[in-house]
Amino acid sequence: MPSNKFLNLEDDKKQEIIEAAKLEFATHKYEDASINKIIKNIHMPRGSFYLYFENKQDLYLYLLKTYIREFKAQFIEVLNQNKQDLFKSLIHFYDYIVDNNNCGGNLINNIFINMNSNQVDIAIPELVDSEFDGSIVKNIDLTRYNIKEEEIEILLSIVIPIFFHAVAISLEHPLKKDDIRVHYLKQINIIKRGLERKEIC
Amino acid sequence: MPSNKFLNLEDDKKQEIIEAAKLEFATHKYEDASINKIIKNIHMPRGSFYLYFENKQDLYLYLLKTYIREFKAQFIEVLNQNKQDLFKSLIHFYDYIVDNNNCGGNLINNIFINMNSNQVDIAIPELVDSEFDGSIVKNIDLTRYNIKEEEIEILLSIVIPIFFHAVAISLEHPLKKDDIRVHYLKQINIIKRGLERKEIC
DNA sequence: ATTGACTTATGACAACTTGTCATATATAAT
DNA sequence: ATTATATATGACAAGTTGTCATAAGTCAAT
Repeated sequence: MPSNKFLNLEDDKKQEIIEAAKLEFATHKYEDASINKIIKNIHMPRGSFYLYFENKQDLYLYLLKTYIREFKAQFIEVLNQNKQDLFKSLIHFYDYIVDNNNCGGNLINNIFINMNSNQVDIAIPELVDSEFDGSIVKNIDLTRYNIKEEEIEILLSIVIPIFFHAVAISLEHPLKKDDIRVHYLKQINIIKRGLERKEIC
Repeated sequence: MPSNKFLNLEDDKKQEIIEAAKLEFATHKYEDASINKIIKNIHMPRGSFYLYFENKQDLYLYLLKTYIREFKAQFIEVLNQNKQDLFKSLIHFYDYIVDNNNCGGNLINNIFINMNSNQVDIAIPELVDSEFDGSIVKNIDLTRYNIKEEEIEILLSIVIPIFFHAVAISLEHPLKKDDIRVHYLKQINIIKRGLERKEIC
């Protein structure tokens, strides 16, 4: 977590740091992103960086959380455009994200590609549990599907990583875009449909 | 991919390198693992390393693939112990892996925790497509569930990352082991059951 | 206004890291 | 034996990170 010394900074200064960090993480994958380059770009003294953040991971997770909050707001909007139908929204939102980020070297691309188990575990609760800026759960019409309210968090923990992964590899391999989309639709459909044998009436 | 110069090495030498690499990756997360330490441990000249591998990622993916092959063999065994029932096997295999790797600092732990979208995309085909050493698909009884043969690859691309993730965070947070298991069982159950409303007969 | 206690800022530094490349050595082929 | 080819080596340049002694502010109390 960034220190209060960072959070209490003037907004201008804070924003400058965030923008420099975004740029570095947008143009390099996590491993190759360099604190050095960030601080040199904006002539921030080395010591100041470590006064504000513990290390690269700390800075990265701060950006990740910020990004996930924006992302959540967008998804809630899509849910409402689709009459709170989760599965329909998952497909529309996928198309929206992929179509609007088809240029290389953007933050969202790297965020999804870098995302490992730990980061998924940070992103999902930020998306699902937090009611700050609205709740995804409350914007899903539960009556459409055979699902209890207490199961919705489980369902989201299944479909969100699938969504992240599909977006990530679609942005990473634009040439395979169409195949990846088909695969994603099939995944969503299997989850919707389920696999247990139904009795024939 | 490791060069032929590596692959053609005497088995002893090769094994020494692999063991040193395993140790480093088992005790450090990917980012912090150091080629330097690996080569110093076994007195391998720096130049030799770069003769054999392109970089750290190249070495890591080689270990990952090797590991995934072992893992696949084990899973096929579990499938056969459970009458080729995929969902039953997913739970039994989860328990087997978690119970047998409860000590900190092992390779499997870090492999699953480090795994990002790119690595998932390397691991899944290695597990699902390759028929080397047996095929997972052919060891699943498709008649048990309402699934067509061409869908099984999609289904595996859903459940395997869920499995990986559950194992990863269970090994990372042993204290939350029980909760994570419950969550995993619920995820598997939702996928099995599906969400579409069934007509009442 | 001066003192002193405390907080925040700074950049030189040590201790690492990686990938390269000129040079040395081994192996095979004529 | 000589040449050609493949493999091995380690010093090096160029980069990285986190720390810490020192400097510079802030601000209440005398």
